[in-house]
Amino acid sequence: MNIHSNKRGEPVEVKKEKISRRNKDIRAMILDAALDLFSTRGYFSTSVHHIQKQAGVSIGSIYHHFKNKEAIAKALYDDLVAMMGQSMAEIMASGENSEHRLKAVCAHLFALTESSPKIMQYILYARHREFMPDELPICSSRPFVIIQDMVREGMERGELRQMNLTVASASVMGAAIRLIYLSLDGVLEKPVSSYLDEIWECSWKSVAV
Amino acid sequence: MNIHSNKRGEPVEVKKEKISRRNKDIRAMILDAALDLFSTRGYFSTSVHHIQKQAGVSIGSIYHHFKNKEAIAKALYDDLVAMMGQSMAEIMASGENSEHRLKAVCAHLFALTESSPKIMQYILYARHREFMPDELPICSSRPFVIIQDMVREGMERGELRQMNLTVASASVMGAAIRLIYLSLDGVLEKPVSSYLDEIWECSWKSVAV
DNA sequence: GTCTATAGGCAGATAGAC
DNA sequence: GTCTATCTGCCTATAGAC
Repeated sequence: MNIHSNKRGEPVEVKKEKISRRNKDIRAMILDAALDLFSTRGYFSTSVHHIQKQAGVSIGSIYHHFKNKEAIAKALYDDLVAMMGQSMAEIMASGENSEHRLKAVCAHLFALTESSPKIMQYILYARHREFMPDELPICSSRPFVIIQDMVREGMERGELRQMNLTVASASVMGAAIRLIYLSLDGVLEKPVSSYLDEIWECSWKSVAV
Repeated sequence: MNIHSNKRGEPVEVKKEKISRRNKDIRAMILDAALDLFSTRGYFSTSVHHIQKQAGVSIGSIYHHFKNKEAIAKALYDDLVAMMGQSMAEIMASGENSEHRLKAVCAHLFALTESSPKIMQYILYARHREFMPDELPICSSRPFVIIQDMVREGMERGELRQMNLTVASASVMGAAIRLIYLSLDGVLEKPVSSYLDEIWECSWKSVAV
């Protein structure tokens, strides 16, 4: 799976296209290596030389595509949050009732935890604010805002109890997020998805009318 | 508040006592400075020189009391986890019913978040595994194990529904922990304690019989 | 035990050839 | 656009005076 894309998506002439493809490849290779290293070793224990070596490109190339090390982390973060926001938006648009959509969110997050633990690790665990000081907290990012919208709509429709919106969101998602952390820490006996029905029964009881 | 103590607590003769007190002071001053800097700037953005300057001691003194920078972080972590374990043990020993004790745990964590956000920040957010590679995940530490014991006991007594122990623990604590993260991220309108009753109502519904 | 001064190493970033 | 070689600075840790 390659989640990274070039900034420019418009069609280009043949000669340029080859260059553009090469750009795209290199950018993606750098970001793939960065994701792997940042999520396993951590941002600060990963040097640009490590990324260079694992991606199979030169230092010069890296600094041609990214202003500095921090910009690599930021681009990676933006890509992953955008991807997650896209998934949330699709679930939001499905038109199902609140319980169905919110459970689908949990199911999606669990599936992502299993298929791409490094992505989950990076988004949840990387302490972005330590090396991306200007970044808003993750809870202000698009995917989390969409989840809150689902909760709000559910309350308006009378599917969730009337209560503080933040409390309701924390309550309906907190347990699932906690299980994801436990899964990433390697302390769950079984794959996290196998707990979906049981944890969702609890989560839904906590906010249902 | 001074949470740090010397390794040796036994009585000593007068001359040695003065030296020991001095030791204790310096060790505590180093750890206090480290907590402040690690939780605000982060471990990797904090140099030993920063700690030295803020603690008002010399580099030599720091390396006399601690083997290296990592050992400072480890000592700090151990102190804080031990303190938290002590609080949990006291709640566990109170002899109240499960709901009362588990709510007391949430109340205590909320209060600590408000009175000492840096402690909470450090324990929850510091990505210990990036700079303390041999450390067990936080969920295997004493305070979390005690919480799980409360949940287990509650199930045995029939106060909680029968279910997987990990799921129940995640469910009963997940929402509160989520709120603590939100509070530390500065996105809550009011102090986190003010949400205690509302969030606990949700959490308890999620696991109660 | 505490201090200052400094060694030694490595990381981030740049210069400039091709 | 990509590469190699290198610079510069900071950081951890130590040496050695007092």
